[in-house]
Amino acid sequence: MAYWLFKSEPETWGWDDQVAKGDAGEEWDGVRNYQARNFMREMALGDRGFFYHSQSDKAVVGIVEVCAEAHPDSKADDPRWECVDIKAVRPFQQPVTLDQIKADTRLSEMVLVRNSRLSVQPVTETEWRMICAMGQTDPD
DNA sequence: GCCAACGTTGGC
DNA sequence: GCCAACGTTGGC
Repeated sequence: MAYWLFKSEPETWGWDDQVAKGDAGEEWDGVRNYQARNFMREMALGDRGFFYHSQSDKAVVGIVEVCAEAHPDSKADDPRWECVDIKAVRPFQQPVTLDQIKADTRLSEMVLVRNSRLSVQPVTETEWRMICAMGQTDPD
């Protein structure tokens, strides 16, 4: 199983919106960046991801699961844009902020730190476990 | 609100 | 195919 990170502005689409969709999940639509799209193409059913709030929050706030593999983005007028569906699994007991992540040198290689603008990114298993621990949240 | 980083577009 | 111009994102 692979691990990922999904970034969203909470004012546009936040964790609460994601939770409201329940197990049916929701398309992770709106990605118009090839790198991010390509990562979504690599995702498999059951892969896990962090749900990250950018801008005002700048924190990992929950865990999501891929519940549909890449398919055309229903909101795009161009079929080259694809996306997966994700559903909320559980919230973080304690959100893990970008400051905390940056403060830990073991996480300095994270894409979140190195390329802050990429909205969909891979996370290593080590990073996954470390951040779950920081958030006092079950990683599985 | 500013600006750095980055991606995309379009003229040549 | 290069590169300048421009737009967007997101941290500060």
